[in-house]
Amino acid sequence: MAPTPPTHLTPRKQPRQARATVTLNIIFEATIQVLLAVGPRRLTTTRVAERAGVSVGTLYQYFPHKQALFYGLNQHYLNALAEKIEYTCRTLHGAPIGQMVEALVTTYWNAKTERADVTRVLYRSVVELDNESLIEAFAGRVDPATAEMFASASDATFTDLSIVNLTLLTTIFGTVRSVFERNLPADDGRAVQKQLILMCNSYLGLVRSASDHRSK
Amino acid sequence: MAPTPPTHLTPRKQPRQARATVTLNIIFEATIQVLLAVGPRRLTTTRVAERAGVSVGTLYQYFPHKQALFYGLNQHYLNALAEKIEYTCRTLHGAPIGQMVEALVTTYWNAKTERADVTRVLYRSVVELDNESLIEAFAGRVDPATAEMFASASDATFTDLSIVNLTLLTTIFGTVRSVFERNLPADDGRAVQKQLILMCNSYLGLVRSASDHRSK
Amino acid sequence: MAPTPPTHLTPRKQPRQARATVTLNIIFEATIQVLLAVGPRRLTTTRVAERAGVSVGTLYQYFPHKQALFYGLNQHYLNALAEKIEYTCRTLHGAPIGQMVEALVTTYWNAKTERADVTRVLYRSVVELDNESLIEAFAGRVDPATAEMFASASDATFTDLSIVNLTLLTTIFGTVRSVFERNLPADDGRAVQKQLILMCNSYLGLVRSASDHRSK
Amino acid sequence: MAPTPPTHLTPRKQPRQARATVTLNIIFEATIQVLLAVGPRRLTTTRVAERAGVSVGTLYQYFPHKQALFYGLNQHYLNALAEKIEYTCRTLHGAPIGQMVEALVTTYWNAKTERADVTRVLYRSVVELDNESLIEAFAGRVDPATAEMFASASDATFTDLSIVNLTLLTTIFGTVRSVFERNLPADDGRAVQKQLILMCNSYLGLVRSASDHRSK
DNA sequence: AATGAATGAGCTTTCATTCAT
DNA sequence: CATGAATGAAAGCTCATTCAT
Repeated sequence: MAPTPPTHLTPRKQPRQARATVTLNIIFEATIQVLLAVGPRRLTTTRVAERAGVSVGTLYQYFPHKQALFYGLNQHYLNALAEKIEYTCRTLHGAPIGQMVEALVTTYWNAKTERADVTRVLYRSVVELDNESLIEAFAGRVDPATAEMFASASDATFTDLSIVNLTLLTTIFGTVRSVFERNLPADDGRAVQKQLILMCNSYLGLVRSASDHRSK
Repeated sequence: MAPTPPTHLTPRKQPRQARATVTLNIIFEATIQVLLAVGPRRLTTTRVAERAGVSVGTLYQYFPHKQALFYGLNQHYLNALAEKIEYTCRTLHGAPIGQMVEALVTTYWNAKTERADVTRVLYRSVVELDNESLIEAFAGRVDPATAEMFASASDATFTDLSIVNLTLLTTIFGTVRSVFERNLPADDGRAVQKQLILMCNSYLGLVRSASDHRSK
Repeated sequence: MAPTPPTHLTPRKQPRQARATVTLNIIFEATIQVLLAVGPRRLTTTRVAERAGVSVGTLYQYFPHKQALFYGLNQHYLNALAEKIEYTCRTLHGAPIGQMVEALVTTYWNAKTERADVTRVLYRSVVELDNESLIEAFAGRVDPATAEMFASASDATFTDLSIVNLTLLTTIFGTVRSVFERNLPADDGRAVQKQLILMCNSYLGLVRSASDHRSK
Repeated sequence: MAPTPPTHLTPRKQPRQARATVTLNIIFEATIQVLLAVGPRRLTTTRVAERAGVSVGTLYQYFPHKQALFYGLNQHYLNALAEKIEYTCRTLHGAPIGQMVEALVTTYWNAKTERADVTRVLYRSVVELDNESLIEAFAGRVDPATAEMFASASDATFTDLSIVNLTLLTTIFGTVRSVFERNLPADDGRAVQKQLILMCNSYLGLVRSASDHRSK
C-alpha cells in the first residue's frame, strides 16, 4: 500500500520557485541548529524563525504548524537517505552478494555518521510526530530497492527473499541506531560496523539456497 | 565506571515504606496510561495525577519535576528488563552457545512484546530526557552479565569476547527496536526474530576461536 | 486610642509554660535565619519549621497562619526595642536635654545595629502585614515615654512638647531606617549618627521656650 | 561608581516607539491600581494585565518576569522623583542656604504627598526586590545634585560638605518615610514638615564654617 | 500534643498561532 | 506577501493549610 503522508503535515507551499526551496532549506537548517542548541523541548517556532532570519509569519507560510515543520524536516532527511540507498542499489546491481551487503551497511552507516549530531537530534525529535507514515514511506522506497538488488546478486539466490531482505534491513538499521543511542566511542562503533558486515554475510551464507552452495 | 544518574532526576522520596512504593507504582502505571491515551506531548502532570487518583502535590512529592517522572519510569522498566536478562544469563551459565543466543533473544523479545504498547510508548517518551545515563546504567548491568555467560559457554571460546558481546547486544537490541518502530505485523516480527537467532548463531560460528572448530 | 492588634494575628497559644516560650523563640530565630538565607519571598512555613526542628503541624499550633508568624516576629522585636527605649527614658529622667537626645539616638541606633542583618531583614518582611497596628502599638509606648522624659529635662521646657517629641522621634527613627536602606558603610553611618545628635540638639536649642534661654 | 541595575530586571523592550511607551505607562498605572486594590501579596501578573487591558503575554513582552515589573515601576517613580529634585537644585543654584533647604524639603514632601496612596504602596512593593541597585542609582543622581547646590549657596560654605549633604538627605528622606509609615494625620504631617525645615536650618547654622558667621 | 503526607487552589510563565499593519 | 506584536489557553509547579495517624 502506498504510504499516505497526512496532507495536513506537508509544506503548504510547494517549492516551485527556487527561492522557496532556498528558504525551506534555511528553515530546516535553522531547526537543526536550534535542536542542537536547546533540544526539542525548548525549540519554539519563534526561535527557529529567528535563527533562520525570517519572521514567524513567514515560517507559518511554509509550515501550517509546528508538527509540519518536524515532519518536513524528517521527511527531508529520510528522502536524502533513501536516495543514497537507492543509488547504492543501482550501482551494485548484479554484483556478488558480499559486496552488496558491505556497500549497504557502509552507505547507511556513513549517511548517519556524516553529521552524527544531526542524526542524534533527529532520532530524538520524533515525538508524537506520528512518524509512522514517514517510516512507512521510507520503507516503501528502500525495501524494494534492496530486494531488487539482492535478487540480482551474481552469486546467490534466495528462496525467501522477502524475509531475508526484511531481516537484513531491520538488523542493519537497528544496529546503527543502537550504536548511536549507546553513544559508543568511534572505535567501538567502527568495530561493530565491521562485525555487522561479517554477521550479515555469515547469515547470507546460511540462507542462500542449496543450489548456490553446489555451484560454489 | 559506575553510571551516575543525575541526582536531580531521581525520585525525591526514597520508597522506604511499603505505602510509598505502592504510590510510586500507581503513578508509573498512570503515566503509562496517559502516555497511551494522549501521547507524550499532551501528557501533563495534572493528568497523570488525576489518573493516579492522587493530587498534583503528591506527584511532586515523589518527583521533583516532570522530567524526573519520565526518568523514573524508564529506569523502572529498564531495571526490570535488566533483571530478566541477568536471570537468563545465570540460568544459561555453562550451556552451549547456541542455546544462550536463543535464550537471550527470546528473553529480550518477550520482555518487549509482553506489553508492546508500553514498549512503544516508552521508546517515545524519551525526549530531552538525557537518557544517556539510563542507557549507560542498563549497559553497565547487561554487558557484564552476557559477557560472563558467553565466556562460560560449554562449546565455544572467543578470542575477542568483548567485541563479540558488544556486537550481539547492539544487534539484538537494535533489531527489536527497529521491528517496533516499523510496526511490523506480528507474523513478520516473529519471522525476523527467528532469523535474528539464526544470524547471531551463524556469526558466532564464524568468530569462534579456531580450537573450537577442531574439537568439533 | 489604644492600639488594637487584630486578634487573628496573635499567637494562638499564650506562652504560659516555659517550654512554649522556648519553642516560640526557636521559631522566631528560625524565621530570621530563613529570611536571611532565602529572603521573604521564598520563605515557606515548611522551611521555617524544618530550620526550627519542629514539624509544620507544630508551627501551626503556635501561629494560626503565616501572617501571624510575621506579625509575631515583628511584635517580638518591636517589644524588645520599646523596652530598651523605655529603660533609657527612665534612666535619663531629669537629666539635661542634651544628654537625653544623645542617649535616645544611641539607644535606638545600637538596638538596630546590634544585629544589622536582622534589622534589614525585618524592615523588608513587613509586606502586606498590615503592620499599622504594630507601629501604632510601638508608638503608643514610645511616644509617652520620651515625652515624659523630655518634660523632665533639668535645663529646658517646651511650649509645644508634643510636636517637638513627634518631630524628634520621626526624624531619629526615619534617619536610621534611611541609613540602613542606603546600606551606608559603617563609617558614614557613624558620622551621620553624630550629625543627627548635633542636629537634634541644635533644633532643641531653637524650640526651647524663651525662659530657658534667659536662665542660661 | 556607577550603579549597575541588573540587566535581568530591566524592561525587555526598550520603549523606542511612542506606542510602547504608552503601553508601558498603562501597565505601570495598572500595577499601582492593583497594588492599591489588593496589596502586593495578592497582586498577580494576570490581574495586572487584566486591569491594564492587555493580555498576560503582552505584559511578559515588556517585563520578563514579575520582579522586573516591580523593578520597573519603582525605577519609574524614582526617576521622576530624581528629576524633580534635580530641577529644584538647578533652580535654587546660588540662592541663600535657607531657601535651599526649604525648597528641597518641600519638593520631596510634595512629590511624595501628591499621590500619597501610590507612595505608600511603593514603599511596600519593595520585597525581595533587591532594590539596592535602585536606591544606589537614585542616590547617585541626587547626592551630587544637592551637593552642588549647597556648594553654590550665596551665604554659606561648608568645610565638610559631603557629610553635611549626606546627613541632610538621610534625615529628610527618612523623616518623610517615617511620617508615611506612621500614617500621621495630615496636620501632624505638615507640622513635622515645618519642624524638619527648622531643624535642618538650625543644623546648618551650626555646621556652617566660621568665616560665614563672621561675615554675617 | 506532635507529626508530616496529602491536598489543590492558584500562581507564574510559555509559546503556538493569528492578523492588523 | 512579510512582519512581529499581541493573544490567551494551558502547562508546570508551589506552598499554605489540613488531618489521619
